[in-house]
Amino acid sequence: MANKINAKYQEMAKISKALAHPTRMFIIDKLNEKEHCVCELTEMIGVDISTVSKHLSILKNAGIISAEKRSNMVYYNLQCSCVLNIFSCVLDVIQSNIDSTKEMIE
Amino acid sequence: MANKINAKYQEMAKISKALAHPTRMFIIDKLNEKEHCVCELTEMIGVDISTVSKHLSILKNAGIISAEKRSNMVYYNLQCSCVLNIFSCVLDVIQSNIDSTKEMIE
DNA sequence: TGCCTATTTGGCAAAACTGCCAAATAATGT
DNA sequence: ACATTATTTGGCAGTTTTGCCAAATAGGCA
Repeated sequence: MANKINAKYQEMAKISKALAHPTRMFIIDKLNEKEHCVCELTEMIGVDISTVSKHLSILKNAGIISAEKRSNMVYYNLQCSCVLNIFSCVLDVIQSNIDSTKEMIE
Repeated sequence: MANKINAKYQEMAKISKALAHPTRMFIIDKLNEKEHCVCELTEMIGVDISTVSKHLSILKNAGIISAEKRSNMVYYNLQCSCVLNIFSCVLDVIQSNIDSTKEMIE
């Protein structure tokens, strides 16, 4: 075990890994507007409900979203608005990439 | 193909995926201080140089870092400081998770 | 040219991730 | 208790990621 990467980076990668899927990015974007149950998200996304449930559990596990059971439905919310900052920072990086590409062409 | 997730989320996930590894998070943190060649990073990380090279190519491919060849070494730099914002946002999420856990215990 | 150092690439096996189906669990209403 | 609806869990096959080794590539220097 020669690897010297410490717990800090492990933890950071865990958060990033939780975001590293288009469906999960979509879910975060939707939960930003308002809470949603698994059913609603499944309808929007168009994959099997079990798949959506698993994506939600990954996000919950990373501490990014929280679940609240009401009646027989489970409503999900962003746990902390700070995730949205990551969201917009990622968009900044994408914009910066577009700018770099433009520069190269010109 | 019932999946309705669009290109925007694909692109965002791509960036996040590039960050989703402890070694790559470490590399970004180091490149923030100053540029480094593959050799130096390999020394710091403690894995095979080919592994480090592949991590670097993943980050480069995502437009997060840039490479400059000087003599027979390749020096890597952050392509855009905006990645650092993601970095600190991720740390915020971690801190928020810690706070939530604390609250739960009390 | 030949040698040395730095880096990248190809290939492979092990591990992790993804998405489906089926089954289990939970709450509600009959 | 039974049926219905919402959600989670287990399992499985297909795909992707990871990290090592070995080989290829590239630059500097004798």
